[in-house]
Amino acid sequence: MILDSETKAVELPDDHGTELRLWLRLLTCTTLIEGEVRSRLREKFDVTLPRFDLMAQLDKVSDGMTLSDLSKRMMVSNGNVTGLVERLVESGHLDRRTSETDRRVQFIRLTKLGRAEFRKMAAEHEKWIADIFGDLSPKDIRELMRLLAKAKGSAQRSAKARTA
Amino acid sequence: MILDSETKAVELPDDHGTELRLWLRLLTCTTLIEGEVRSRLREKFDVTLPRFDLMAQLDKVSDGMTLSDLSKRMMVSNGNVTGLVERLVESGHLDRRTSETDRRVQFIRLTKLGRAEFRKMAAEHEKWIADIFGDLSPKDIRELMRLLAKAKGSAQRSAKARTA
DNA sequence: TGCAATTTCTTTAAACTTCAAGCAATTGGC
DNA sequence: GCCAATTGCTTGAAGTTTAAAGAAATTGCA
Repeated sequence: MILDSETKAVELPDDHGTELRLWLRLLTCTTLIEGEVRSRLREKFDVTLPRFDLMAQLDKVSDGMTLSDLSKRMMVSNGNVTGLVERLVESGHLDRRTSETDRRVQFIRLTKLGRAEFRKMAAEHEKWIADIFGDLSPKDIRELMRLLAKAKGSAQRSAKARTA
Repeated sequence: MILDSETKAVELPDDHGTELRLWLRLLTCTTLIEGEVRSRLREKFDVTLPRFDLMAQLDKVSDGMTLSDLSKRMMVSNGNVTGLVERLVESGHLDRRTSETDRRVQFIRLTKLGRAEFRKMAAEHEKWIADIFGDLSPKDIRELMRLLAKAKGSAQRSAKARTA
């Protein structure tokens, strides 16, 4: 243990252990929950998590969304979305329509079937999440929301600085 | 807005919106950081995140680990680890040795090369993480650690209840 | 207008991932 | 000892994911 002149514990100048442990805990937590949600979606609805996530994005809007929008919101690559959408159109959950003003653009929508199935899944999903976080008090949740917002901002700042 | 008899805002009995928003924020945060780490690992070391994660597990021990151990610690499937290890043995980063007491078991170790390369990457990685969380105060970090531990416990409780 | 830059999307290859099935080896109860 | 159950790992199929390259369309600027 290193002590400063007033006999208080201090960190080594380059010790970033606490941040690393925080990151590992964040990752563990997310992986755990994600795995749980993935299992339940497969088990109860025979749907994969990526498909559910994509439909969740589309359910937020009534008039459709482009592939690029989806890609940005889901934080996955463009090509990834292309394949996912293709399979969901194939299964009758989505609907694609080429823009009339820009022929590169495709507007993607949930079909009636897609929206109905998604709503059913989403209702269950919300209950699962509530149960998964069931031990947290409202205050815990507020605090976590606040701190995660701060962490997100910090990460964005760092990412931006690297790319710049 | 719904008010109770003492004119205090209350939630609908089945409104789990706050938990859902918390989950989405947690996921966004993790995805963002994971993507950033992935990019940097590829850019600076031309290594993938799963390979780095696997080596990180092995670096913690001196005498090797079985595939099952790796699978549990990384929270990924058994088959997944089989493939990852195969490629890392191929590239000379890992070393496999069959157990003498149980011929099903393989002990996996970092080779000298593997450990050296990992240590170099890990040092950089730790700095990246410190920068990514750079806007958080020590108190923020402590609080996040605490709340995430609580969330993890809650998720484990929920997962266990489902499987039971 | 002309055309370089940008944007949108698709395609490809390689890697990663899960799940389920299967094989080989060990264990535990009888 | 016998053998059913379990454990450790691999395999195969389907799907997800990224990165990189490319095709098609639009935009913006000289």
